[in-house]
Amino acid sequence: MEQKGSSTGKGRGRDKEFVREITPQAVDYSQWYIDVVLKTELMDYAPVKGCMAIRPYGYAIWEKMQELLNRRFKETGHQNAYFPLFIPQELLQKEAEHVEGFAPEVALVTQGGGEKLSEPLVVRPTSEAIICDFYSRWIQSWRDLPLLINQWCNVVRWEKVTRPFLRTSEFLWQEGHTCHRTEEEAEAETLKMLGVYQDFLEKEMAIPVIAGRKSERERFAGALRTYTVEGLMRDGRALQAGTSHNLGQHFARVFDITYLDQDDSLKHVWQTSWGVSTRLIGALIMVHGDDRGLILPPRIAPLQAVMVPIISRNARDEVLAAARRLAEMLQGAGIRLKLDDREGYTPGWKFNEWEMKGVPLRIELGPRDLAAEQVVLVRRDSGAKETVPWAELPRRLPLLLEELQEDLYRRALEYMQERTRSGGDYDEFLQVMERERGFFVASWCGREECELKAKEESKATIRCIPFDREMEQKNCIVCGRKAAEVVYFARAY
RNA sequence: CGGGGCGUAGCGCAGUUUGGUAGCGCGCUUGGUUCGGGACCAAGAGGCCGCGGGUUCAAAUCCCGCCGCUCCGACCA
Repeated sequence: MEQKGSSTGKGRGRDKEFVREITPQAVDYSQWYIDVVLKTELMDYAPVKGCMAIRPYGYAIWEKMQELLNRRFKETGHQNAYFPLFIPQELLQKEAEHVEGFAPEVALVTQGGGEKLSEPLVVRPTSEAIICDFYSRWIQSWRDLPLLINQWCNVVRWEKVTRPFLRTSEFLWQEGHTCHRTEEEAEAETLKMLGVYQDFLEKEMAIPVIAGRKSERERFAGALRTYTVEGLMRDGRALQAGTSHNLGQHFARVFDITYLDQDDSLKHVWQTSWGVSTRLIGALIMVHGDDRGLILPPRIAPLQAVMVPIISRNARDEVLAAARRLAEMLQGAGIRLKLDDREGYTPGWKFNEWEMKGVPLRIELGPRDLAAEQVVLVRRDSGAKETVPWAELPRRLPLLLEELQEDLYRRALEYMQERTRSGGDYDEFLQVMERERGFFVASWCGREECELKAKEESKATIRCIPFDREMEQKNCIVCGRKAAEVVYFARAY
């Protein structure tokens, strides 16, 4: 791990206790992750396996994501709507490949009101089926197109192995479902929304991603083509951060979604669907976090700064009054700032608490600062301190937050680049996947046989076929035949 | 679904080998002194010992069954 154990970081004895609270990444990355989500109060386990409560601090992050994504969805012409939780089983079964893909993990309701239902209801694992059923009635004319709708909802997938945020039986997400007149328009929409995800991830979440197409094997059940953005976590494993599907006319045909075109002929629509989920909270944790806990990028952080007053017997009221005045002023200037004026906790305790929770900036105000009309600013990511006069704060704070945001992105990008190998033969590929992991860029013949062989022997899968990467080698890394594509391999969550 | 680990106070654990009616640290409550990197003192509150059955005068402890969590492997956002 790049981040050193906190016990060696600053040479303070107290850090030992800290290590006991959150398992260091280098000791056990999975345990570190669990410790972080529980101790920072992002979630709590539910009595039902694979389910969880998203606690206020975690939900605040989700709300921030929703806000920033909604803005983008609306800018690209989409409207929000809501569709039902229950899907008649018969509807889900219409698209053969779709049902095959999802049947193993659906929850089925067979009873209601104390009586056996005449037809079982599926709890939506995704909403293509129910939405297509509506769309077949809503769309009549070419004038009804394009239809651009998104919904925010929960979905249920009966997963065998679960992990908070990354893979839960129930999760929150958004799913966009659009209909278009032409294949080209649908393809353009699919790629546009993938671009929206990439932009959101990189600009707001400070998470660099590789964008590309999924291999045939990894394609969404029922889709023509699936596109993806893939991030790299700090343990070298990849995470599918968002997907965008060109559904072609597969669903339109079985659900009979047709429109009368200008040339007086009846045509099937071309569809897309795309989604991101609360899994992104997991990505946020794993891309930026360190041994002390979360590090939240300022644009997505529910709290961008926390002000800790340091009071002493003789300067108590004065310090608190100045802190309140400053806090109000900065909140008024649009900074998401909390004044932590709780009594009974020492400043050191508060420092550690907010560091663990990943608040990007800390503002200290004590008797010495009061006299000099200044504060001490401390960055969560680097620990760097600076003193800033009160009058400068409204200017300095936004700048510093922006710098921090950029630094987090740059740090994550550098990590991803360092952990992206290209070239090398199959043996080297196997070794990399066994040891340091990360991305391995290689040429591939395009045959599923090789994809499966690589997976079996390395546990790595083809994460995506990137849009903008030149093929460096002429032959498939697995079989040595003439290569058709360049692909990113990685072990994935 | 296969393999390992763990279920005792909110959290972390001891107690289980050898049965005798539950303890420690942190946290929590109240009062006081403190406050520039996890403060201190005092007094308190808090337990179906995962669930069900069995053995026994007596079970956290022994036996049988089940459930849950977690980690590692095959599927998914």
